Amino acid sequence: MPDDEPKSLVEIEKEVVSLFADGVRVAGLPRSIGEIYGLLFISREPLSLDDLVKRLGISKGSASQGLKFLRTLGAFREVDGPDARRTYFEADIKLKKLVGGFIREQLRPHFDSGKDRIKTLEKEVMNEGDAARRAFYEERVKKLERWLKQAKLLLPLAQRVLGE
Amino acid sequence: MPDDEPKSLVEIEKEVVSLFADGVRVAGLPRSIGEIYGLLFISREPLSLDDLVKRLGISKGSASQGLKFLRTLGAFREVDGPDARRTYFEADIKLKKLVGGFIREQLRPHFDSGKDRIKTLEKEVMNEGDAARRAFYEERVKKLERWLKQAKLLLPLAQRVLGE
DNA sequence: CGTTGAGTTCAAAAAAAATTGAACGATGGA
DNA sequence: TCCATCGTTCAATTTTTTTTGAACTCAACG
Repeated sequence: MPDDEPKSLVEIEKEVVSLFADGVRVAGLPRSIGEIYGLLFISREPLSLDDLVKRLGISKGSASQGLKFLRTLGAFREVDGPDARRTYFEADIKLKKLVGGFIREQLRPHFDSGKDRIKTLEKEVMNEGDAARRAFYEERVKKLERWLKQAKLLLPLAQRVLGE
Repeated sequence: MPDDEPKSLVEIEKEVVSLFADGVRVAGLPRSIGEIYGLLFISREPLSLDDLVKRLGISKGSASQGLKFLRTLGAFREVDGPDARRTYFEADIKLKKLVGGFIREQLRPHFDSGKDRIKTLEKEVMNEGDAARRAFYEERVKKLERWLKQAKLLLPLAQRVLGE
């Protein structure tokens, strides 16, 4: 059985995988997710789950979970490959798409819950007996609302700037 | 000794502290940092390190380290307070400043190291013998460079949008 | 000077997050 | 229908991150 499926990464692959592994940490994502995307990014041929496991030296569970997450972002396509039985993955390399997915799946939910919590806060503030203190709270809550609004404004802008 | 320094947080304070604690997690920062900034944000009076320890129920070490980090961002001012012996902290509530600090201290360094690593990658690619493969690598590395450039472009833009 | 106490540091402990791997469901081929 | 195996799930484990607390430095004050 000739070994036409390389097991270990070549130097360039290693560097790209490690670059992405570190890169995704900025976004608070686990290393393995960066590794998986990184290897897909630098691979000419689509890879199967098993390829990822063997070449990155991670467990099947990790690979499966990592792909599950990357799937929600729309970070890859599923394509046909040598073995009809397996699913093969090919990186989607449009930054706009990645960022869009990240915003939609990670940032928006946080923002939405933030909005609710500020709403709750507003009601709570009305119960403050001391007028001066209430005024102070009101001002701060207003500030929070403004912050959230500005942050939300930034999202579509980010998508535009990062869109090729 | 009358207890004119409240020990525990009132409801509104609790909610704001918890909101910030969760909020900073999006940026990959530890909970305690959000708690500290949150309490400063919602406090009319400046607070000492000891106030933070008592009212948030965290250790002196945590409070000191959290302040150390927030200081690099420029997230608060040091002001005089009741006890001449202590340092008192007052939140700086300009989003522009916070975001600016975060970009400068957290994002920029990552970007800079990223740039270096891509440079290394470029050199590495030149050693690839197979022409077709080299062409593929070159294209991908180009893509990485473009991504980094676009991301960098976004930073000053973010500062402007978030600036009041 | 010596004492007091504010604030920092850092090794150890605790908590949180990520990874593993075995068990499982599902699907296609024989 | 049964088998083989792909891919998922999740409890247990490992790793990483965060927090703690005791030892320390330093500055102010008597």
